[in-house]
Order: sequence, then structure tokens, then C-alpha cells
Amino acid sequence: MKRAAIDPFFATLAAANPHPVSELEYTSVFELLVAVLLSAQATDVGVNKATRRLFPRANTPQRILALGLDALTESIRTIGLYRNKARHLMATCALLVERHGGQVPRERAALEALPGVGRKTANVVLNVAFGEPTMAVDTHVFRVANRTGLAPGRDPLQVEQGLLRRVPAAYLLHAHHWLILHGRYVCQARRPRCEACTVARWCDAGPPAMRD
DNA sequence: ATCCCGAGGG
DNA sequence: CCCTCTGGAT
Repeated sequence: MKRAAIDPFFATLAAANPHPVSELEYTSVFELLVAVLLSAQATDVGVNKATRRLFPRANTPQRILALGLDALTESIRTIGLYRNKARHLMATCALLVERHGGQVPRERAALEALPGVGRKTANVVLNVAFGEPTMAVDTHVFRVANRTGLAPGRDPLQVEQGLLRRVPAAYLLHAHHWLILHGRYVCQARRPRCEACTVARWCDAGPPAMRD
């Protein structure tokens, strides 16, 4: 993708999604952290199904610790990788209580020190909960950035650096959600819906007939 | 590089 | 059947 195309690319996505909100359901920073931790290799629909069972039973670190590993595991059993996620979440809750007064920390290093929390999850929490201009690179962002030529890279970190360099500052705060929504509903993995795509004219993979 | 791992779509 | 889904730990 040409550099001059990047601004109109995001302006078009922004116009289509005036309020780019996560489709994950949460009512606190801690619930956001849990939802994102559970979202690894899972759909938002699947995450919401699990958190609708879990949060009424326990939606604070203390309550999850009190719930116990077995009950926690049972509560999220419908989601993929659920045993690892339950173990990680339990350990994360223990750390939050021991080191952070039961609060979700705002520092990247502290976030990434939590079991089950890697760079992508930390970037989401920093961006969505604390308003920092980070770029979380998940499967959608990775695919869209590569396919369109917006920010090509072999691994997520490389794509993240490319996006931080290339995405205009005005769009940086919401670029994460725009790229996810675009990837989920238009630029799908199996069969990208180029015929319905509003930014195909700037896309490296767009049909030649639709390109500038 | 490999493992984890259910649900939904094609 | 196969692939994909807002990855992280070993």
C-alpha cells in the first residue's frame, strides 16, 4: 500500500464505524482483562458466552480466588484452551491481590508479568482501559495489515512496529478496533469480501478492477 | 516449534 | 471433513 493511501484508508474505515467499540462484554477494567485473556484463539461470541456464566459468580480477583480453580474451570468450559486459561486466570488473580491491591496495573511490564497476559493482551488493556496509543496485533490485525500491505511483517511485533510508524496519530487510538472489525466482517481469512470492501482501491490484494 | 482446545462456519 | 477464532507458555 502506498503511503499516500494510508490516510484515506483510515478515514474511510472511520466513517464506516464512528464509534468503534469492542464487541467483548465487560463493565470494569478487571472484566476487560479477563475477557481479553479468554479471547485467545476464540471468537468474541464464545468469550461473551463464557463471561456471562463467570461474571455473575465472580467478577473481581478476590471472588475468583474464592471460587476456586475447579469451579472457575467449569465456568469457562465452553471456550477453547479453557484449562490453560483457568489456571492462568487464577494465578493472575493471586498476583493482582498480592502485588497490586486487587487493581489492574497500568504499566506494560506489570501487565505482561501476569500469567496468560502477553504483549497483545497488555496492548489491548493499555489502549482500551487506559487510553494509551498502543497497537495490539491479533489474528485480524496481523492478516489485514499483511494482506492490504498497510504494514507487512512476518511476526506480530514487526507488524506492530510498522503500524505505530505508519498509522496517522489521529487514528492510532481506534485503529485497533477498526482493523479488527474490518477483518471480522469484510477482510475475512478464508474468503475476503472484496466486492463489499470500501477500502479495496488502496489494498495491495484488492481486485485490479477496484484499484486506483 | 509445539501444545492447548471448544464452538461455529464452509 | 477442514479452517478459523481479538495468544501465551514451554
